[in-house]
Amino acid sequence: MARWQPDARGRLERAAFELFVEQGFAATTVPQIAERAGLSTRTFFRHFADKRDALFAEEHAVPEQAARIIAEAPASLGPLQIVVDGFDAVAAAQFSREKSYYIARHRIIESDDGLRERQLRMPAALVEALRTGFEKRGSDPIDALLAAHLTATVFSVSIGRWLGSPSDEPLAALLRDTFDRMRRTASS
Amino acid sequence: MARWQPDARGRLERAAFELFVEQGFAATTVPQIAERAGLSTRTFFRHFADKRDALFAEEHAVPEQAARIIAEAPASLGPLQIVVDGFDAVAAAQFSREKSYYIARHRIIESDDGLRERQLRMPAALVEALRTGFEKRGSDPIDALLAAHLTATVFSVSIGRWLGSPSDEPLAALLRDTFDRMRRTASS
DNA sequence: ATTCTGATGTCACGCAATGTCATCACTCAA
DNA sequence: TTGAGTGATGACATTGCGTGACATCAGAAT
Repeated sequence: MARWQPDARGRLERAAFELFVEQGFAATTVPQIAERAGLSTRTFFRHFADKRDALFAEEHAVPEQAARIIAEAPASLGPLQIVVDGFDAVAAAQFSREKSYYIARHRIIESDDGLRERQLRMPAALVEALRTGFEKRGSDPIDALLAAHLTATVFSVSIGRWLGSPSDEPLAALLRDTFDRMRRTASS
Repeated sequence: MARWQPDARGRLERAAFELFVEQGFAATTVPQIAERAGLSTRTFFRHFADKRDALFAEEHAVPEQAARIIAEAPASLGPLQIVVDGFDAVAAAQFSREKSYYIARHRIIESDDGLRERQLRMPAALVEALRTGFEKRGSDPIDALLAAHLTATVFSVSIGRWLGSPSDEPLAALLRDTFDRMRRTASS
């Protein structure tokens, strides 16, 4: 028999999410999270840099997948052509839970300034991953950075539309539509 | 005679900047900043929400000026036409100090994760200000949001180019050049 | 002269976050 | 079989952030 219950990190994540829903983010203390997960406060900080991080445990996957898609794309494609084709895969892989989960999570984030700020790190990391990927394919550095920003914009705006839309329009469709509108806006 | 020395907030800003340069951000404590400014620790937190904020005291001016420019623009212009015309004014008003100051500040920010994250709030606030301004002029909400993102992208990329360029190319020229390249990238 | 206002100081406190050392199960090699 | 090594956790102490509550005092308002 194992000395410790398995999946300490997952237990901390779930305990944190539950408590944030029940009491709000600000009113929840790290000792409370650790206690619900059956672990010590110190152990929480071994898995997460700070209290907010428990809500952002999965975000690293988005830039990682983006980098993979770019690296594996045919050399003939330009930056924006790659990402359009990759949207479906990202939408499927990164938003596989029930939509209600992402809505609840979004509500928590919007309730706290620190969380809103923390949320900005994912798009920034995505830009950096995309920029690096495009540069490795030979893009001019500034063009690579701009293409990365445009892509991250489409991504962020689409997620916002998806979370805000009462209908259950699939994220992949919103990504394509937002991409088209971005292009039209840029050339207007 | 005044009871207190004037410009408490400015003294705190300058003391913080000096200490960040001398010792680094992480090694500087709020009591140290307050002591150098001749004020109490409590007073520091009356002027700034946290230690990082002392480095971002002026950032609110960018979104504010952007909102003003949009509100005062001729009704005949589209979102992106407005901002291109406004770049010069923003560059002149918001980056009026010696370039070495912005470089030193940039070096401090890059040295700390918390500051890097904090820095993301300005572009986010700029997007929000632009989006609101465009919407008030009758733009479709999503088009307004996209135009706001594109504008903020041009702004962020241009500042990055300006800070990183050894030559002293004027920021306004970089803004225009980045804007043109963004358009070309979007339609590629 | 009295009241009001606004900025500051003083004190106390909870909590975040980190360093350090101990603990204990599990692994693997001798 | 045993003993050293490994890795995750617990226990404890500490520092500094950030806030609430109340007092203080100059100048403005009336």
